[in-house]
Amino acid sequence: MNAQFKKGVLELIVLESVRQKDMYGYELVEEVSKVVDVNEGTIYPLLKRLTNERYFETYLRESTEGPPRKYYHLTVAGILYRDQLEAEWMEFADRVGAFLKEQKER
Amino acid sequence: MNAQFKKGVLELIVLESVRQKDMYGYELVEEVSKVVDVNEGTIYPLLKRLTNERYFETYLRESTEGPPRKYYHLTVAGILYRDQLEAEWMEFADRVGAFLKEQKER
DNA sequence: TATAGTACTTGACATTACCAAGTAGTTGGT
DNA sequence: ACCAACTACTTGGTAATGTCAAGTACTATA
Repeated sequence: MNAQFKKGVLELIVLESVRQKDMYGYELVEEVSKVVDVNEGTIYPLLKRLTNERYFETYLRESTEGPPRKYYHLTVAGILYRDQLEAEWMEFADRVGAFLKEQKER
Repeated sequence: MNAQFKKGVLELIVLESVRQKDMYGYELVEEVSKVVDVNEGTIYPLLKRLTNERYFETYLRESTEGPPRKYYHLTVAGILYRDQLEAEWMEFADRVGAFLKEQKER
């Protein structure tokens, strides 16, 4: 898969995943991987960035299956940002799709 | 518009534009701008890169409206690459779209 | 106690888009 | 003849984000 396509979109996928329910990093890697290939070294820095930007709050919970998990919870600002990002993505994808379709019809 | 979304997609838009007919850089900037915001400093280096990779061949033609224009023509390799890139984009956009839709239905 | 699976972190790197500035040819008005 | 505006291309520095690789550490299980 073209690695460049992911730029910016991973952020939306992560935000949308966490919107459904609080998740921890490792879980997110697996969840996001169902949609697009991604590895830990991409997700963890992204989570840190989104947390620094106050779109996520975090808390720790112990696990019976390994070390404690850091859970991410979407803030109000995060919800707004997610909504905006989704709208932008939709518009962008639509525009590109329409362009490709239009060219094809020539 | 989220600048990150464009990564990789501009390449597809440029390839697809030139597939229709040979075009010169300045013309492409205007053509691509109809689909997504973009400026010269993005398009010209992209054209150079795609030419280095043998997806484009170039030739010069004089213009009555300014300096000579460097036209870009898609090579056979360019056509194949374009086809592949389009397929990858379609798949990617579909996957993301399906994910967002699925989440929404929960 | 060794191994596998879970969980997170970090640093060096690659790619690609943006911004700004510069060079240069052509046309049209004064 | 000169200047402004438009056409056309180039380049250098920067920003943003994803990849790779390696490392740390906890838990369960054979």
